[in-house]
Amino acid sequence: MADKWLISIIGPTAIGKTSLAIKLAQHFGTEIISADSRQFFKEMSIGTAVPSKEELAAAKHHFIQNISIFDPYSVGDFEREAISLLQKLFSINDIVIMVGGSGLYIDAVTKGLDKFPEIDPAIRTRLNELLKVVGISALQKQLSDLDPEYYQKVDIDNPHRLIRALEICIGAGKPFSSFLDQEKDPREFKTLSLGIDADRKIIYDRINQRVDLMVKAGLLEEVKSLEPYKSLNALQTVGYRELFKYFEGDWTLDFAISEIKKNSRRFAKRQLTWFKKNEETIWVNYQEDIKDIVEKINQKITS
RNA sequence: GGUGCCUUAGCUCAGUUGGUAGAGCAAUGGACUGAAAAUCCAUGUGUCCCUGGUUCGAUUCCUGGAGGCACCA
Repeated sequence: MADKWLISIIGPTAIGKTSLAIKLAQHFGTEIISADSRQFFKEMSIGTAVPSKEELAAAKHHFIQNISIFDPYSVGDFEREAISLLQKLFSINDIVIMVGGSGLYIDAVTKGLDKFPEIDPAIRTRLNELLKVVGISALQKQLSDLDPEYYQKVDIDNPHRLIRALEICIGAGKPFSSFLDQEKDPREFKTLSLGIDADRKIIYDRINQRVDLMVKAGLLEEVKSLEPYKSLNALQTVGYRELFKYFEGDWTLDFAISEIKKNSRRFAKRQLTWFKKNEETIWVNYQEDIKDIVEKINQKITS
């Protein structure tokens, strides 16, 4: 039986991942798994640059606008669902394409996360309350008591990470670090990571242009319609938060748009930092010919 | 054409009683195990417009020039 390969297309936002993924899916006659933590939501489309109708028709996509902003959803859910889907896809294809800008979500599928118990969401709510009322030092103190090992390693000024570790400690009755670095479920496929890159200047120009296009395409109307739900996690998203500030009257429209551009640039920078960690990634230029890319892939999967 | 003011980091500007300089924003580097387009950490990048002069030493003072702004003609 031939090896099964999951080919991940990664890279900064607006670099052209969607388009390359479709070309490759067509070339290999296969389907696409999206690993984009914001394109899951059916209520969001313009601001998340979801693939167009034509693009969706050109290749079968999974995990695009498949859930609602009201659904609780985590990277763990994504890992389980994606792995289960991959089993089906690999029963009829030797190659599957995964594409997305969310590094953690890509790694969850390719490398696997450690297993954690389900935690009562009330614990997180309480910890957030504690943070608000007492301050971060309360979280730091609690974590140093409950999981001194992780406390040594963790970024102790980062409230999200303190709260995540604490909710596990409290909910599971065991230190967060005791769940880390366990044997992960083996993957029954090989992985190839294909990164798209360009000069920083080009990436930034593409981002700026794309934001202008989003505004022309009706981003304001989309965001306005979601304003009642602006506190939902799914809406803590570049392109939405800034326009909520505009609708609240805190910012002018021009300022909000320039903030969207800036925050997108910073996001792209963070994506690159994450993706550059993987030394196995094959990097290609954003303008590279599809034939050359296919050749690089074939070279890798037949060697 | 005349007079006055200005020219310092990518931008807006501060400053050096003469010892080659610093804020904000922008930017750059990094971390990341169920909030990840989230969250957090670190970092000053410079022909101080050009040219002569005075001086041990000029971004700073003086001469001349260039560009900008304002007012007067």
